[in-house]
Amino acid sequence: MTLQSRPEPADAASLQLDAYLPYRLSVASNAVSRLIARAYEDRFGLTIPQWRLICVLAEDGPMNQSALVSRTGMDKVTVSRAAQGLTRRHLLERSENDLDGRSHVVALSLEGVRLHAEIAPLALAYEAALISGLDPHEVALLKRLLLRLQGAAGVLAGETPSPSQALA
Amino acid sequence: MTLQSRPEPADAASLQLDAYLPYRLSVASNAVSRLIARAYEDRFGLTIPQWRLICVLAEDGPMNQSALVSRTGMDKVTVSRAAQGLTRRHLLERSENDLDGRSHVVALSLEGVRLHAEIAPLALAYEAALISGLDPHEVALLKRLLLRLQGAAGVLAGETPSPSQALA
DNA sequence: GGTGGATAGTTGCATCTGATACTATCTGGC
DNA sequence: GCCAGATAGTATCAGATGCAACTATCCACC
Repeated sequence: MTLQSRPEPADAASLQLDAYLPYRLSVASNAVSRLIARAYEDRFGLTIPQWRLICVLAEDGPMNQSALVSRTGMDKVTVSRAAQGLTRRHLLERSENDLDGRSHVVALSLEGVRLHAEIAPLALAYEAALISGLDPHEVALLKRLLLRLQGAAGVLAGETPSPSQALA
Repeated sequence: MTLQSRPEPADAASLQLDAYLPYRLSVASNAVSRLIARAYEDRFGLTIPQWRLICVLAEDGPMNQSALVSRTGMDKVTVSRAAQGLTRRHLLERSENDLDGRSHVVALSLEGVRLHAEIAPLALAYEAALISGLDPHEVALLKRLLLRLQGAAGVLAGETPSPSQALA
């Protein structure tokens, strides 16, 4: 029980970590990310950012790094390092010469395409295993809610230094 | 599963990063965590692990570090460092003498209790801002689904090296 | 046609994180 | 009692991360 004889204030009492959404979100995400990251790392030597680049390039075709940044939401440093690692392994090809001398167009190499085709079913299998037993309806709602949360966090971080305005 | 059966695999085509649950989960969690972490860091000089320890100790009263580990799911190293930092700031008190000489009982100091009471409303305000506009029903479902995902990830990580068994 | 400011990308640095190894202590079987 | 193994916690090291500073290039405007 509590050390202090005095009970907690009502405000504090209504905060229960287990029911606190940011906590639940972080713990669930860490568990899933750790699982996925280990799978990609162990089997293919890929980091999560590297795998994301492969996915986006396989989906949308070649683009430069800043496009990858806005597409994935990752930091430009993260994208840069992931692209370097993939280029070193010849999974990416970078055409340096361009109509813009600053940017390089990044594209999957043939080997990169092959790797993506090999990993994609595994990725889908992991997702299927994670949501097995869930109503597809619920999964769709989950994804929608996650998008909402992400948007709300962005608004709160970018526009209001404190949540008081959003609460008003 | 069909790995290389087709040159242009339908499997790979059906993997869209934006609709991939682990991706959505990670992006949403990172956005929310960054928001919350910055708030605690800027205003109170607390890290997320430190804040979690404060919450748990305020909720459940004194305990030793291994209890904090199992309660929060964080690494024991993370807990150790968070406790050290909080002890240095006199927000925690550690009674070294115990019936078990290895463990120290960790408890919130009075100042720690005060800080918790001060931060808790802010934490709740952030949560309220994040879920504003959402049906409470949906929020409850979201938390339940997050728990399910966390559990499924734990099972997949701890018991099955590949998701194939869970798919069977 | 040169100059200021914006943009693409890299590097450096400081921090966080987690795995491993280590010390200290406890527990159970002999 | 004593030793093997388990447990609590800390220290050490490697890797990931993100911010800030930097270089190089492009664009707009005078």
